[in-house]
Amino acid sequence: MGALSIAELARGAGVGVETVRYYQRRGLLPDPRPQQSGTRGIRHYGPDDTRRLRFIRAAKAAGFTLEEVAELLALDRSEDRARAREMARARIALLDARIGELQQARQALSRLAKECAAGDAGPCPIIAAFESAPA
Amino acid sequence: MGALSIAELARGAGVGVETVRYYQRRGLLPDPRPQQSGTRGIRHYGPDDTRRLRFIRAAKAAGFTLEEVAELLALDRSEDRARAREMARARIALLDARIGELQQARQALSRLAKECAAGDAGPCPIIAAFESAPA
DNA sequence: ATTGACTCCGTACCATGCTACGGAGGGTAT
DNA sequence: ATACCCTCCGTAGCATGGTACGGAGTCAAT
Repeated sequence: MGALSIAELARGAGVGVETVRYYQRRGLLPDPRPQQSGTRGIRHYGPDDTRRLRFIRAAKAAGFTLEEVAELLALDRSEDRARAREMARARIALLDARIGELQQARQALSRLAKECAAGDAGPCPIIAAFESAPA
Repeated sequence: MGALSIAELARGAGVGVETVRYYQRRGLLPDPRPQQSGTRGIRHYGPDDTRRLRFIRAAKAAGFTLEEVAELLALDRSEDRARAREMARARIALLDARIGELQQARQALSRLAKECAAGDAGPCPIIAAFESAPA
Protein backbone atom coordinates (compact mmCIF):
# COMPACT_ATOMS: atom_id res chain seq x y z
CA MET A 1 0.00 0.00 0.00
CA GLY A 2 1.13 3.51 -0.76
CA ALA A 3 1.93 4.60 2.74
CA LEU A 4 3.49 8.04 2.60
CA SER A 5 5.30 9.87 5.32
CA ILE A 6 4.16 13.38 6.10
CA ALA A 7 7.15 14.75 4.20
CA GLU A 8 6.27 12.72 1.11
CA LEU A 9 2.65 13.76 1.34
CA ALA A 10 3.68 17.39 1.55
CA ARG A 11 6.08 17.12 -1.34
CA GLY A 12 3.44 15.43 -3.45
CA ALA A 13 1.23 18.48 -3.19
CA GLY A 14 3.94 21.09 -3.26
CA VAL A 15 3.58 22.30 0.30
CA GLY A 16 5.72 22.15 3.40
CA VAL A 17 5.45 19.70 6.27
CA GLU A 18 4.49 22.50 8.62
CA THR A 19 1.68 23.46 6.30
CA VAL A 20 0.31 19.92 6.38
CA ARG A 21 0.39 19.96 10.14
CA TYR A 22 -1.31 23.33 10.11
CA TYR A 23 -4.10 21.93 7.94
CA GLN A 24 -4.45 19.02 10.33
CA ARG A 25 -4.88 21.41 13.22
CA ARG A 26 -7.43 23.33 11.19
CA GLY A 27 -9.35 20.13 10.58
CA LEU A 28 -8.80 20.11 6.82
CA LEU A 29 -6.86 16.89 6.94
CA PRO A 30 -7.40 13.99 9.33
CA ASP A 31 -5.55 14.60 12.53
CA PRO A 32 -3.21 11.81 13.67
CA ARG A 33 -4.23 12.06 17.30
CA PRO A 34 -7.72 10.51 17.15
CA GLN A 35 -6.12 7.16 16.24
CA GLN A 36 -6.64 4.42 18.78
CA SER A 37 -3.95 4.06 21.37
CA GLY A 38 -2.61 0.99 19.58
CA THR A 39 -1.89 2.92 16.40
CA ARG A 40 -0.40 5.99 17.99
CA GLY A 41 3.00 7.21 16.95
CA ILE A 42 4.09 7.95 13.43
CA ARG A 43 1.27 8.20 10.96
CA HIS A 44 1.24 7.22 7.33
CA TYR A 45 -0.82 8.63 4.52
CA GLY A 46 -2.49 7.30 1.40
CA PRO A 47 -3.65 8.54 -2.01
CA ASP A 48 -6.84 9.90 -0.49
CA ASP A 49 -4.86 12.27 1.67
CA THR A 50 -2.92 13.44 -1.36
CA ARG A 51 -6.13 14.10 -3.29
CA ARG A 52 -7.52 15.97 -0.34
CA LEU A 53 -4.42 18.09 0.06
CA ARG A 54 -4.33 18.89 -3.64
CA PHE A 55 -7.96 19.89 -3.49
CA ILE A 56 -7.18 22.29 -0.68
CA ARG A 57 -4.54 23.99 -2.82
CA ALA A 58 -6.86 24.21 -5.81
CA ALA A 59 -9.74 25.57 -3.78
CA LYS A 60 -7.46 28.11 -2.17
CA ALA A 61 -6.33 29.19 -5.63
CA ALA A 62 -10.01 29.68 -6.45
CA GLY A 63 -10.17 32.20 -3.65
CA PHE A 64 -11.87 30.11 -0.99
CA THR A 65 -10.69 30.73 2.54
CA LEU A 66 -9.52 27.74 4.55
CA GLU A 67 -12.75 27.88 6.49
CA GLU A 68 -14.75 27.59 3.27
CA VAL A 69 -12.49 24.80 2.10
CA ALA A 70 -13.33 22.96 5.30
CA GLU A 71 -17.00 23.36 4.51
CA LEU A 72 -16.50 22.12 0.96
CA LEU A 73 -14.68 19.05 2.24
CA ALA A 74 -17.54 18.36 4.61
CA LEU A 75 -20.06 18.85 1.81
CA ASP A 76 -18.19 16.39 -0.38
CA ARG A 77 -19.43 13.62 1.88
CA SER A 78 -22.80 15.13 2.71
CA GLU A 79 -26.12 14.98 0.92
CA ASP A 80 -26.63 18.72 0.87
CA ARG A 81 -26.50 19.29 -2.85
CA ALA A 82 -28.32 22.60 -2.57
CA ARG A 83 -25.68 24.04 -0.29
CA ALA A 84 -22.88 22.82 -2.54
CA ARG A 85 -24.50 24.38 -5.61
CA GLU A 86 -25.05 27.56 -3.66
CA MET A 87 -21.40 27.83 -2.67
CA ALA A 88 -20.29 27.12 -6.22
CA ARG A 89 -22.61 29.74 -7.65
CA ALA A 90 -21.65 32.39 -5.12
CA ARG A 91 -17.97 31.76 -5.70
CA ILE A 92 -18.42 31.89 -9.47
CA ALA A 93 -20.03 35.31 -9.13
CA LEU A 94 -17.17 36.51 -6.96
CA LEU A 95 -14.66 35.07 -9.39
CA ASP A 96 -16.30 36.86 -12.31
CA ALA A 97 -16.16 40.13 -10.43
CA ARG A 98 -12.55 39.58 -9.45
CA ILE A 99 -11.53 38.56 -12.96
CA GLY A 100 -13.11 41.73 -14.31
CA GLU A 101 -11.27 43.79 -11.74
CA LEU A 102 -7.97 42.21 -12.64
CA GLN A 103 -8.63 42.77 -16.32
CA GLN A 104 -9.29 46.44 -15.65
CA ALA A 105 -6.09 46.66 -13.71
CA ARG A 106 -4.28 44.96 -16.55
CA GLN A 107 -5.62 47.57 -18.95
CA ALA A 108 -4.45 50.38 -16.73
CA LEU A 109 -1.00 48.87 -16.50
CA SER A 110 -0.71 48.29 -20.19
CA ARG A 111 -1.81 51.87 -20.81
CA LEU A 112 0.86 52.91 -18.37
CA ALA A 113 3.55 50.84 -20.05
CA LYS A 114 2.68 52.37 -23.40
CA GLU A 115 2.63 55.96 -22.20
CA CYS A 116 5.84 55.32 -20.40
CA ALA A 117 7.63 54.03 -23.47
CA ALA A 118 11.37 54.18 -23.76
CA GLY A 119 12.88 57.32 -25.24
CA ASP A 120 10.76 60.02 -23.70
CA ALA A 121 12.14 61.84 -20.72
CA GLY A 122 10.42 62.86 -17.50
CA PRO A 123 8.19 60.98 -15.10
CA CYS A 124 5.40 58.60 -16.11
CA PRO A 125 1.80 59.47 -15.25
CA ILE A 126 1.32 56.44 -13.02
CA ILE A 127 -1.52 57.78 -10.95
CA ALA A 128 -3.28 59.13 -14.03
CA ALA A 129 -3.06 55.73 -15.73
CA PHE A 130 -5.47 54.34 -13.17
CA GLU A 131 -7.91 57.23 -13.12
CA SER A 132 -10.40 55.76 -15.54
CA ALA A 133 -10.39 52.46 -13.68
CA PRO A 134 -12.42 52.85 -10.52
CA ALA A 135 -11.53 49.97 -8.24
CA MET B 1 -10.66 75.81 -1.88
CA GLY B 2 -11.77 72.24 -1.47
CA ALA B 3 -10.40 71.62 1.97
CA LEU B 4 -11.64 68.23 3.14
CA SER B 5 -11.57 66.81 6.61
CA ILE B 6 -10.06 63.37 7.03
CA ALA B 7 -13.54 61.90 7.30
CA GLU B 8 -14.60 63.50 4.01
CA LEU B 9 -11.42 62.36 2.32
CA ALA B 10 -12.01 58.82 3.52
CA ARG B 11 -15.63 58.80 2.45
CA GLY B 12 -14.67 60.13 -0.97
CA ALA B 13 -12.55 57.06 -1.59
CA GLY B 14 -14.74 54.56 0.17
CA VAL B 15 -12.42 53.78 3.04
CA GLY B 16 -12.48 54.38 6.77
CA VAL B 17 -10.78 57.15 8.67
CA GLU B 18 -8.56 54.63 10.42
CA THR B 19 -7.45 53.29 7.07
CA VAL B 20 -6.43 56.77 5.94
CA ARG B 21 -4.40 57.19 9.09
CA TYR B 22 -2.87 53.78 8.54
CA TYR B 23 -1.80 54.81 5.04
CA GLN B 24 -0.32 57.99 6.45
CA ARG B 25 1.74 55.95 8.87
CA ARG B 26 2.81 53.72 6.03
CA GLY B 27 3.94 56.77 4.09
CA LEU B 28 1.39 56.35 1.28
CA LEU B 29 -0.30 59.61 2.07
CA PRO B 30 1.35 62.78 3.37
CA ASP B 31 1.62 62.58 7.10
CA PRO B 32 0.21 65.52 9.02
CA ARG B 33 3.09 65.62 11.45
CA PRO B 34 5.83 67.00 9.20
CA GLN B 35 3.92 70.32 9.00
CA GLN B 36 5.80 73.23 10.51
CA SER B 37 5.00 73.97 14.12
CA GLY B 38 2.80 76.87 13.04
CA THR B 39 0.47 74.66 11.00
CA ARG B 40 0.09 71.86 13.49
CA GLY B 41 -3.32 70.73 14.57
CA ILE B 42 -6.16 69.65 12.35
CA ARG B 43 -5.17 68.96 8.81
CA HIS B 44 -7.18 69.52 5.66
CA TYR B 45 -6.96 67.71 2.38
CA GLY B 46 -7.37 68.61 -1.27
CA PRO B 47 -8.25 66.90 -4.57
CA ASP B 48 -4.71 65.61 -4.92
CA ASP B 49 -5.06 63.62 -1.75
CA THR B 50 -8.30 62.15 -3.01
CA ARG B 51 -6.69 61.15 -6.30
CA ARG B 52 -3.81 59.62 -4.43
CA LEU B 53 -6.08 57.67 -2.11
CA ARG B 54 -8.17 56.42 -5.00
CA PHE B 55 -5.02 55.33 -6.76
CA ILE B 56 -4.02 53.31 -3.75
CA ARG B 57 -7.32 51.45 -3.84
CA ALA B 58 -7.05 50.79 -7.57
CA ALA B 59 -3.46 49.60 -7.33
CA LYS B 60 -4.34 47.35 -4.44
CA ALA B 61 -7.15 45.89 -6.54
CA ALA B 62 -4.52 45.20 -9.19
CA GLY B 63 -2.75 43.04 -6.67
CA PHE B 64 0.06 45.38 -5.67
CA THR B 65 1.07 45.23 -2.03
CA LEU B 66 1.08 48.47 -0.08
CA GLU B 67 4.85 48.48 -0.27
CA GLU B 68 4.69 48.31 -4.05
CA VAL B 69 2.05 51.01 -4.08
CA ALA B 70 4.44 53.20 -2.14
CA GLU B 71 7.08 52.59 -4.77
CA LEU B 72 4.64 53.41 -7.57
CA LEU B 73 3.71 56.65 -5.88
CA ALA B 74 7.37 57.55 -5.59
CA LEU B 75 7.94 56.63 -9.24
CA ASP B 76 5.07 58.86 -10.28
CA ARG B 77 7.25 61.82 -9.45
CA SER B 78 10.55 60.34 -10.46
CA GLU B 79 12.32 60.18 -13.80
CA ASP B 80 12.88 56.46 -13.68
CA ARG B 81 10.74 55.44 -16.62
CA ALA B 82 12.57 52.14 -17.00
CA ARG B 83 11.70 51.07 -13.48
CA ALA B 84 8.07 52.08 -13.93
CA ARG B 85 7.79 50.10 -17.16
CA GLU B 86 9.48 47.18 -15.49
CA MET B 87 6.99 47.14 -12.63
CA ALA B 88 4.08 47.45 -15.02
CA ARG B 89 5.32 44.59 -17.16
CA ALA B 90 6.03 42.30 -14.23
CA ARG B 91 2.63 42.97 -12.76
CA ILE B 92 0.91 42.35 -16.08
CA ALA B 93 2.58 38.95 -16.28
CA LEU B 94 1.45 38.13 -12.77
CA LEU B 95 -2.05 39.35 -13.54
CA ASP B 96 -2.23 37.15 -16.63
CA ALA B 97 -1.18 34.14 -14.60
CA ARG B 98 -3.64 34.93 -11.87
CA ILE B 99 -6.48 35.55 -14.30
CA GLY B 100 -5.81 32.18 -15.90
CA GLU B 101 -5.83 30.52 -12.52
CA LEU B 102 -9.14 32.09 -11.61
CA GLN B 103 -10.61 31.07 -14.93
CA GLN B 104 -9.57 27.48 -14.31
CA ALA B 105 -11.15 27.63 -10.88
CA ARG B 106 -14.28 29.04 -12.44
CA GLN B 107 -14.43 26.12 -14.83
CA ALA B 108 -14.07 23.64 -12.00
CA LEU B 109 -16.85 25.32 -10.08
CA SER B 110 -19.16 25.47 -13.03
CA ARG B 111 -18.50 21.80 -13.72
CA LEU B 112 -19.33 21.17 -10.08
CA ALA B 113 -22.56 23.14 -10.24
CA LYS B 114 -23.66 21.19 -13.30
CA GLU B 115 -22.84 17.76 -11.89
CA CYS B 116 -24.52 18.75 -8.71
CA ALA B 117 -27.77 19.76 -10.38
CA ALA B 118 -31.04 19.73 -8.54
CA GLY B 119 -33.05 16.53 -8.54
CA ASP B 120 -30.34 13.94 -8.12
CA ALA B 121 -29.75 12.56 -4.68
CA GLY B 122 -26.52 11.85 -2.87
CA PRO B 123 -23.37 13.87 -2.34
CA CYS B 124 -21.70 15.97 -5.04
CA PRO B 125 -18.19 15.07 -6.18
CA ILE B 126 -16.66 18.31 -5.00
CA ILE B 127 -13.10 17.12 -4.68
CA ALA B 128 -13.30 15.34 -8.02
CA ALA B 129 -14.53 18.52 -9.74
CA PHE B 130 -11.12 20.09 -9.15
CA GLU B 131 -9.01 17.11 -10.08
CA SER B 132 -8.30 18.16 -13.63
CA ALA B 133 -7.38 21.66 -12.52
CA PRO B 134 -3.92 21.54 -10.98
CA ALA B 135 -3.48 24.66 -8.88
C1' DA C 1 -19.51 78.99 27.71
C1' DT C 2 -20.91 74.52 27.20
C1' DT C 3 -22.18 70.73 24.24
C1' DG C 4 -21.21 67.55 20.82
C1' DA C 5 -18.85 66.12 16.89
C1' DC C 6 -14.71 65.58 14.94
C1' DT C 7 -9.49 65.20 15.01
C1' DC C 8 -4.94 63.69 16.53
C1' DC C 9 -1.92 60.27 18.35
C1' DG C 10 -0.04 56.22 20.28
C1' DT C 11 -0.79 51.76 21.27
C1' DA C 12 -3.08 47.55 21.20
C1' DC C 13 -5.62 44.17 19.01
C1' DC C 14 -7.52 41.32 15.14
C1' DA C 15 -7.85 37.65 11.12
C1' DT C 16 -5.55 34.92 7.80
C1' DG C 17 -2.19 31.72 6.57
C1' DC C 18 1.59 30.24 7.38
C1' DT C 19 6.66 29.36 9.35
C1' DA C 20 9.97 28.45 12.95
C1' DC C 21 11.65 26.38 17.29
C1' DG C 22 12.69 22.98 20.54
C1' DG C 23 12.51 18.79 22.82
C1' DA C 24 11.21 13.97 23.02
C1' DG C 25 10.68 9.88 20.73
C1' DG C 26 10.67 6.47 16.50
C1' DG C 27 12.93 4.08 12.34
C1' DT C 28 16.71 2.72 9.78
C1' DA C 29 21.27 2.18 7.94
C1' DT C 30 25.77 0.93 9.20
C1' DA D 1 24.25 0.16 19.41
C1' DT D 2 25.20 4.30 17.78
C1' DA D 3 24.38 7.86 14.57
C1' DC D 4 21.27 10.42 12.16
C1' DC D 5 17.25 11.85 10.19
C1' DC D 6 12.41 12.05 10.51
C1' DT D 7 8.10 12.53 13.21
C1' DC D 8 5.12 14.39 16.76
C1' DC D 9 3.49 18.14 19.50
C1' DG D 10 2.88 22.48 21.63
C1' DT D 11 3.82 27.02 21.46
C1' DA D 12 5.53 31.18 19.54
C1' DG D 13 6.45 34.32 15.94
C1' DC D 14 5.78 36.62 11.40
C1' DA D 15 3.71 39.40 7.37
C1' DT D 16 -0.11 41.80 5.62
C1' DG D 17 -3.69 44.98 6.06
C1' DG D 18 -6.27 46.75 8.66
C1' DT D 19 -9.65 47.96 13.05
C1' DA D 20 -10.44 49.51 17.81
C1' DC D 21 -9.59 52.23 22.00
C1' DG D 22 -8.76 55.97 24.95
C1' DG D 23 -7.40 60.39 26.16
C1' DA D 24 -6.57 64.95 24.60
C1' DG D 25 -7.28 68.90 21.86
C1' DT D 26 -10.18 71.65 18.39
C1' DC D 27 -14.06 73.70 16.18
C1' DA D 28 -18.66 75.32 15.21
C1' DA D 29 -23.13 76.04 16.77
C1' DT D 30 -26.27 77.30 20.24
